[in-house]
Amino acid sequence: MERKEGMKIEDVLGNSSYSQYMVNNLPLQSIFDLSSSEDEKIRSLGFMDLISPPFLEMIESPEAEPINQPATPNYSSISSASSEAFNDEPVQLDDRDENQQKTKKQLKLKPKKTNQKRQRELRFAFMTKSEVDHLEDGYKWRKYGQKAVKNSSFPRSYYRCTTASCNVKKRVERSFSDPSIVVTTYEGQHTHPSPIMPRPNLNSSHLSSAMPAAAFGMPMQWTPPHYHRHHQQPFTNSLVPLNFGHNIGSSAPGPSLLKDHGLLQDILPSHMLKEE
DNA sequence: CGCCTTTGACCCGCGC
DNA sequence: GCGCGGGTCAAAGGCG
Repeated sequence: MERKEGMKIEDVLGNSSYSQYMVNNLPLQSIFDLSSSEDEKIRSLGFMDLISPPFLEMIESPEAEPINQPATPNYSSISSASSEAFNDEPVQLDDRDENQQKTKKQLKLKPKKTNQKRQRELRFAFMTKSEVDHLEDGYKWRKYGQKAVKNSSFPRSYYRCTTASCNVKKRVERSFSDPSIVVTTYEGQHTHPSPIMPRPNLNSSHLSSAMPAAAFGMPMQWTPPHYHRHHQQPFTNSLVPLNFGHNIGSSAPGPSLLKDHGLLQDILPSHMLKEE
């Protein structure tokens, strides 16, 4: 009852308005905070198909402690990702982001909200062991705000994609329980290719499958110089998604993980699975 | 000069 | 209704 097998990001952060999960030793299905409705599920999978699985990976240094997880073995890769809410339906656009922005712009001209339910854009978070807050991910971001977070001594930073037609946002904050962990939450989808992303055919076919993730704005295998400058160690050299399941499973005695493979198959695009 | 960060103010939703 | 917390705006300043 006390502690679940998995650790929600909110556990790490100390708070959160949505549920995201670390894939520490938790069943993979928890990664996706799917609603119970099949519809949601389908949409989620569709999304996965679009952007490639949001599998992010965090590499801890060997001596690093497992995140907030006493039972966690000393594996060095922890990932977390979760998607939530898809704005498939125009009716359910995120009125927090879209509407709010507009209403803000127009000031109090529209105190009345539409009766549409508030819904966030699709978003997911992942954790990265990093010394720098703002991880390079191939996109250009402009910081537009920073707020202190309750229950955390670390502020949360808000970034927006600088591309005009793209209103992808991301939030960056440090883990409340482990300051060495940076939790990045992406919201929305990029409507454009990465402006500074190298060609997909960098050096292996792996990358091609990683590109969709990049298109979504997630950090990935590609590591700009900054990474090394700042002692970041966000990703492995192998393709992220698969380590996600396998690494964890292989090194974590946690009984729950190994069983997740089945779900992985649901989550991972077929080409991903083939890679292994 | 243009772009970015900083930062205080403001707005909104939610719980009490 | 009020206060709190989260999210955003926008002016000001910094930097290349």
